[in-house]
Amino acid sequence: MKRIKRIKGTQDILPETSFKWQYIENTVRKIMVRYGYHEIRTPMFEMTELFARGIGQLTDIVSKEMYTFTDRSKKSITLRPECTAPVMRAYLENNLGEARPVQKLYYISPMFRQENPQAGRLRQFHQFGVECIGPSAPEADVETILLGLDIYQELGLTNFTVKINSVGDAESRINYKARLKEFLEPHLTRMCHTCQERYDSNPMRILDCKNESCNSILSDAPQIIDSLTTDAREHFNKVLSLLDQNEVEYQIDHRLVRGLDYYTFTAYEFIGGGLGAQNALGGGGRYDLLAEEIGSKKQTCAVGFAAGIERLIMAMEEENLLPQINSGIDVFIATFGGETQDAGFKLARTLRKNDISVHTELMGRSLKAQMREANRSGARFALILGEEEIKTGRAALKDLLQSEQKEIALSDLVDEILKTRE
RNA sequence: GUGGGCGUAGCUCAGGUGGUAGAGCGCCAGAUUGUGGCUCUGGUGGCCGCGGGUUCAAGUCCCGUCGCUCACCCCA
Repeated sequence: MKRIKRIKGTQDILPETSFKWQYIENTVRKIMVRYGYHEIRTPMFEMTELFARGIGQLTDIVSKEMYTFTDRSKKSITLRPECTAPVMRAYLENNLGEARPVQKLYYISPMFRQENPQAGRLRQFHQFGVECIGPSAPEADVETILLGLDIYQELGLTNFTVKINSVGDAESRINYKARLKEFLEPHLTRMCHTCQERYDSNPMRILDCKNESCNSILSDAPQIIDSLTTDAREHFNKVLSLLDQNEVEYQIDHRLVRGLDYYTFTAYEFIGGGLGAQNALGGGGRYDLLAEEIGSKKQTCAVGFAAGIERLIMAMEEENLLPQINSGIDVFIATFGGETQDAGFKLARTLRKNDISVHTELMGRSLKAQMREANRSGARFALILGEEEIKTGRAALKDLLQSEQKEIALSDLVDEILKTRE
């Protein structure tokens, strides 16, 4: 029989790695609380239509990367490729906007995209992200950026930059698309295939192209900043001004348009160093049009970002910022089988009820092997419990760190172990 | 979807020109008959990804296939 293997692009997160994940997740939650964000958990799958309409039919995600299947009732279901549309759906469905005008929500959860895996790209990957729903003010945009920066800083990351741009409101974009197309038209024959198609379907995405010949043409292309309406211009200026006031270093990137259809006004990315070809740690922006795309009657302003945890781990590994696993074991109880084993087993339970972490022998091995196991488990102490010890109520407690051993009354054990915690 | 690289012990990897497998680490045991880490000694462990072909003989050559990995498109 052939061994069954995991699905391409998925990962088993083993104990020494899950420890690192916990460290990151704890830090993320801590900073979220500081900024007044609350966790929201939405289902792992949604109606396909949510993403088709919310993210945009022409985006790469929807057109070729979604895990879509038909369930037994013939509904088209999709494993979520991102979480902004689901959060907005939940916000609308639960009338959170009626409860209060500002909802600040965050999530930490797996996403799914059927792409060919490579460094920093998986089919099941994990993101943390925030959605600030309600406010149209540029302060909200900046707050999300600062929040992201604080998480990276708290984790000790230094090798990264912030890129920012404005893609304007609907009117700005109509203006800009016209100017861009006018500029590109004479060069069209020299551009790559996809860009020629984008010229009609979604010209702003051409700015994303990394093809060399397209690139050289684009260096002289008009910039969207010059096509912004007064509102959009003012919004962007205020965002930049707030970033300056808060001493955030950033780069304006006129070619930053981002892949998803729902962005308006501010678009930004956190770019990491030393990550290989996939160097975006996270990205986000404002998306005032999304709510209406998925069926809301009134406009709902919102801004947020999503950040990849696998890429964050890669970046942190690069800078050696991740903690080593700490077993947290206080004591290993070594016994000699038979009655001593039963007594040790019961003692373990008593200690555990007293908030002490205990490891016991489950293989019936020799004392020597048990001591080796105790050492390997990372336990601070080993308690050696034989027949004599059970009779006298006193046992040998060995401090594995100091390599010192003393005899101790079993009744004093809890206090003795807790003492070393301080 | 496309292209490159790689599949040999639990892990990392050696194995000119074909002669049916090795190291380091790990694991187990002993030196120390009730004491870990260090040291020494010994041991366990492999349909050499899978299928076919060439050959007296294939880990090695040829064909196919699957898997992993990096990259392109794009994204986290």
